Amino acid sequence: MIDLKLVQKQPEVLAKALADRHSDLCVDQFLELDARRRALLTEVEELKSRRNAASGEVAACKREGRDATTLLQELGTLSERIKALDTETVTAKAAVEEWLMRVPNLPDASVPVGRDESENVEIARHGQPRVFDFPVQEHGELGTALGGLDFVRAARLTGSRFAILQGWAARLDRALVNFFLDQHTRHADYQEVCPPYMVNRSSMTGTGQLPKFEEDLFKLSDWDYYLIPTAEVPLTNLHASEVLNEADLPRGYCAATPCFRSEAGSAGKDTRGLIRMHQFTKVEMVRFAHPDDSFNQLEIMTGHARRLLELLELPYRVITLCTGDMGFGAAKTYDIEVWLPAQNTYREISSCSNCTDFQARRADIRYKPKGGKSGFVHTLNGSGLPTGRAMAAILENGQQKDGSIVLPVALRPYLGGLEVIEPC
RNA sequence: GGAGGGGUAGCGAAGCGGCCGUAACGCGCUCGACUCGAAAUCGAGUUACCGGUGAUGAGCCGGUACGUGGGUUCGAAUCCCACCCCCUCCGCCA
Repeated sequence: MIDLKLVQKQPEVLAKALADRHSDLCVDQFLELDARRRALLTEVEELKSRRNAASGEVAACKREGRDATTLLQELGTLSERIKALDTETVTAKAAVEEWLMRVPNLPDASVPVGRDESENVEIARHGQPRVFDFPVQEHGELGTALGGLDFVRAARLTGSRFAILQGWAARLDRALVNFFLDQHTRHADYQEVCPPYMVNRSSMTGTGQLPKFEEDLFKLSDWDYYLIPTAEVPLTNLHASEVLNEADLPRGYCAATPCFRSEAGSAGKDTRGLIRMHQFTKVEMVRFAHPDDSFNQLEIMTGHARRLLELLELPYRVITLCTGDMGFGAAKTYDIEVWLPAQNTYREISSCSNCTDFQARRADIRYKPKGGKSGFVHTLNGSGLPTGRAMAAILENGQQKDGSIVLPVALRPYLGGLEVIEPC
């Protein structure tokens, strides 16, 4: 949620941000809603002030044994008017809140303004895409031929956009999880967490999935619980309604969890392979930062994700998402894209965002400086990394003419020293 | 699922219809005194949010908040109802 004060005091700033994001929300319309809310509040508060004063008098009368009949009659009417006005005020407040909940975060000044993904800006590149002297195969074919992936049975078992990993693939998935978590906990400052994979409505609202993006989620039918689309949700909500000590910032958490996404609206996209699944495993990084430090922390966290790709010997590039392509809660996002030879292009494998105080305000996550006034922390999240897309990249980039896969050196200790995945 | 206990400021905890929400008491935190300095001790201060005013500051005025939502009442932390969460015991269970 953005700051109501900011909308009131500098509506033009929000209007510009909304225009940059190509949102159709109307600021002027909102200001009218808010003006109405404030007018009602002023009116009802004045009445309440009178009621409080008169109630005090009633108490005094009772104490001194005086008659309070006239006062009580007057108070009766007053209370009825207050009750009616209160109802209106609640409605007006709800309208304001509902609108605010649908407003995306303000893009940071450093974010390029643009319409869609075509206007994202590449800022770094690492590694050279390998030159192949044989026709490259895509990872789905490779993995299936090597006996590790089974999309046919998965479709029968459940449906489309599911995969079965077996044998070396199941083990590789587990190896990637362990490798990523070890890096984050041993070579960075993240604390490992195993959170619930279902969360309640309030948590989903806290991180911004609700109320706007309900159709992207899987919801349980008899419970008001949702399957998490990313560990960002439980990790960020870890400190919901809490006040952290300023000295505890920055603080990082990581978790490997399954992620569940309905992929509504992406019918026909990435229908082959592991790129777009209803269920996938991802290691997520979340950081809580001091507002003055959060953009620095974004660079640090993006570095953590990049390092994983470097250790896996995978070529990648980093892009800054433009205003039109950025997610709802982000003020700034770096996408890391890994080279996929079969698609002859870079594909997103990690998204690292600074959500500034947007989620913190929704989830009520504050920090308190020693002796100072508390404020909202800044929250950051980044993938580090999803195992499915990582596996896809490893298979495609490591493929040999005979269909075998040479594994990255850093991963071999996690696979009992295995160097090459051979055809069965 | 059954029985009981509980949810009050950063934390612990008292209050159980108006004199108790700038919320007793304790801890913590801030400032001061004592001290060469520190500890100990002593003193003072320290809830959040919303509205009005003001400069998006300070201050002042007002309102709201005792798990959440309703109800009773002129008035609710306090009484009633529903729900959520935590603890203890019983049942069931990987």
